[in-house]
Amino acid sequence: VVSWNSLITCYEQNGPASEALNVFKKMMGSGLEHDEMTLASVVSACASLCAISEGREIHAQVIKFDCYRDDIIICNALVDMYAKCRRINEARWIFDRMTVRNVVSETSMVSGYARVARVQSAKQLFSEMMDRNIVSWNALIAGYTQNGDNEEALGLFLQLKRKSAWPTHYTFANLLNACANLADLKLGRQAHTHILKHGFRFQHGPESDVFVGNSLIDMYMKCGSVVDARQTFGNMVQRD
RNA sequence: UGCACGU
Repeated sequence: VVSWNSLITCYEQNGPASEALNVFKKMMGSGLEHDEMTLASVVSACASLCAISEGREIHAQVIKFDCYRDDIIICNALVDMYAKCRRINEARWIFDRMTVRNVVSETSMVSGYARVARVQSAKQLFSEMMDRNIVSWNALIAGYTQNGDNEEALGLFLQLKRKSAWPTHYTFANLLNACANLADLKLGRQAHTHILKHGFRFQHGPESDVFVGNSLIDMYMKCGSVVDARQTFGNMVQRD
């Protein structure tokens, strides 16, 4: 079971996620029992594929084996799946009925609300959260930029800094995205300087620099500065 | 061996 689970998780995280579902079907065909780790990964695969009907089948299994009903990770995965498939009301239904919730459940709901343009609901949920980590902040900031509230997104970033939550490359990509949408070159340059000051704090491997670099290029292009974009491109250690 | 955020 551990080998199957590892394989499913690997496909779910590195793609193609559809292969995670295929492996799961094979696993079931081989007469093995799934455990809570299998289901959490498979539900997460359904979420990235928006495979709502497959997801519902797994949901039915979870209800059938009711030992999984109180597994917070499985419930979180289900909430996230419905939220990603824009079934925010179904996500909320599970969320409301969970015996224990944590920052992951709440963050899934925040980004789910943002996805269907219910920014107010996202904001309210965020403000009621018991604890917020950097991922929750990132989710709400992304929600604002996705819905065109770029000033709000920038404001949140400033708040985040005051709260001394440490930004990640997701945070910076969102920040640059807001600058790009505003097409404000001066602001974008400020953001760039700010990011360079934090540069040495990246702890997520060399990958993160590619993400931030791409966002910088995108931002400069949208702000109309090909020169800055080219220079950033030239300075990047890695490109994709 | 399992869940949440950006281009």
